[in-house]
Amino acid sequence: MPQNPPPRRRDSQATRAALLKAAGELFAERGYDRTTVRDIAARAGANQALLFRYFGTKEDLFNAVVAHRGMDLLHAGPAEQLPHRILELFLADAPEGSDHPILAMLRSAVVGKESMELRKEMGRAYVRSLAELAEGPEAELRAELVLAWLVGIGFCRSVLGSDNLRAAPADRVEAEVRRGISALLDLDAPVTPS
Amino acid sequence: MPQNPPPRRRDSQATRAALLKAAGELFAERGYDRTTVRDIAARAGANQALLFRYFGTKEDLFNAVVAHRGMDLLHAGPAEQLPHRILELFLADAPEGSDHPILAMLRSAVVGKESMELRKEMGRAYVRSLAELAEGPEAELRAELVLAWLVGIGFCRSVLGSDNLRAAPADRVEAEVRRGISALLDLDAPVTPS
DNA sequence: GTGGAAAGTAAGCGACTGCTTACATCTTTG
DNA sequence: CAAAGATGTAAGCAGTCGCTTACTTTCCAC
Repeated sequence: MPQNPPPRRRDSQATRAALLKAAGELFAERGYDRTTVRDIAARAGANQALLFRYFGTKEDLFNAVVAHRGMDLLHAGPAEQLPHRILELFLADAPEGSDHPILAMLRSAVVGKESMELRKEMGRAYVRSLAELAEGPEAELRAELVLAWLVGIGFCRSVLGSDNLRAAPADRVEAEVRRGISALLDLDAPVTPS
Repeated sequence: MPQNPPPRRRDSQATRAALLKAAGELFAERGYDRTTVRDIAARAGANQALLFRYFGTKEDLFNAVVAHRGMDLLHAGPAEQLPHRILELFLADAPEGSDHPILAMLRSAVVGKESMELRKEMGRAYVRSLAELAEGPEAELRAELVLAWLVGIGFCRSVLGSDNLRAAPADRVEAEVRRGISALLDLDAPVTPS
């Protein structure tokens, strides 16, 4: 079996990863505009110039962050649990997953053409997955409304700091949301709580 | 009847209003961080320094914009039509109302303590109004979920640029949303479309 | 008219931004 | 070992930002 090479003192892959991680955290905490390349490099323990050598541009780095982990949640389980996974991310008290690119996107209105396309692509992927749960000719529209709801919950809680959403237990919120989603997706299913 | 005073050449009130209007438009279009005090002054046809003389700080100006017109929608009609009014604002194709501070807030994650408090205050007012439509002990939580939904729709459509939400006719979207809201608010009312 | 406050202006300060350059140091390979 | 590429670093450039200052112009009460 191929022996692992001795640990490199200089490890471009490791610094690349560190930059990617630091960028993900900071973008999610502060949004794109309020995050500085100097901050990212400092948190990653790397030199500023390397950020540009490896990623080209601040916006390219943002796109790399989004592309790298943006589809995590989508493919982390079956489609019917996707709303649950999204809510779990948004309603978590602990900072686990607080660096998720979805949160970064909620806080960042990046304007570049490429970022815009990447963002729309991600949205389409999520909608396509959610649409599997819906029936009828307007399945995609309904799926998009579900996604909008989840996004709105994340935005109100994380960015606006809504009190009720922070105080209520996560499963209580989820039960309510499930009622609404059922009413939206299953056209004639009975609306039963929990 | 009191004759209007002859049009003043130098009108501090008028320039104040012009600055407020230009700021509202630009904040709503680009968000807080991507809006420059130079841009605001230019669009208002006023000098930069006046902005600081009249409003003190860029963030103070933002707060003034929000406080000035933030409660418009809330008090523009009865509470039971509030969801309709919000959706009307978010789903409008024309740029009418595109300078509304609600849109500005969706695009701006202003960090200052005062802005945060103002934003939360507005959120509470809207939730209080929506909670009148709900029943049961969890009325406020449900109201907040309704608000989150509307906010999410505005965010996905205006900031993320979701395709389905842009393509679908406004009344179609509204009918779907009304179904979900009914399921959320009226605990045992039958779920009837439109 | 005239003095003085109000309204408007031009210029620039200092700090910060994204990004580049020129250079030092390590690691691998022939 | 030596050349060469990969990796890391320090310094700074050019532009922009929010905000201030020193000044001129207009307006109104007397």
